[in-house]
Amino acid sequence: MAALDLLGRRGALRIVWELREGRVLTFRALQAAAELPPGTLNTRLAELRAADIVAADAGYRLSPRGSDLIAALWPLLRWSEDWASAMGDR
Amino acid sequence: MAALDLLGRRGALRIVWELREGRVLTFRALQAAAELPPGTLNTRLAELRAADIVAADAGYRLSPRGSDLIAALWPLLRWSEDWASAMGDR
DNA sequence: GCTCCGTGCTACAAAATTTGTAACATGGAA
DNA sequence: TTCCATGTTACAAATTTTGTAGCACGGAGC
Repeated sequence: MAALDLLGRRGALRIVWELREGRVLTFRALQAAAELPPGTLNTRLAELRAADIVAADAGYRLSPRGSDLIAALWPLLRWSEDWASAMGDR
Repeated sequence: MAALDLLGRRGALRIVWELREGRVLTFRALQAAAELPPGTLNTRLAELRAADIVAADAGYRLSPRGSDLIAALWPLLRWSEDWASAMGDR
């Protein structure tokens, strides 16, 4: 489960999420969107780039493999919406 | 994305994974399976129980909502297998 | 009764990670 | 050359995690 280990690090899923649907963000825009300090963002981006999930090319964007990841995340995101509304009801 | 924040904490996804398919594990068995020290496991279990993902009932098991989560995780797990074999090829 | 296990869980100091803020260096535009 | 936005690094403080040890409880067997 090496991939889950990587994605379980602080901010990793959030970064991928912010780059969904072909979005291209600068380092600073990504920092603001993902609410991460630059040190953590930089560490995480290095890991995600080494894992071929994120590509740096005139800003940061998802690699093809990263796009596959987003697709695989949709059910989880839908679950988390259900979870949020269920938790809100209490 | 409060749910993703919770699931992004160290060991959280791993704990859910170890409880897949109706498995019921003791605290110590879960500790060994998820490879977590007791302090971290305890913190994480408290969070997962508060989130109604894990239930403590003669051992630890997934709640119904936790089972939904596992179902939503399958595409991600399949992606991570693909990722692992692709990464191994380099 | 008492002892022996296995249980969930806590204590605590050391190690690792994250945070927040500041700044650096580079490159393009004005 | 001045300005501005970029990616990135520095560094100390705060937080989290780790590893190990042990506690308190409950049941089984004697």
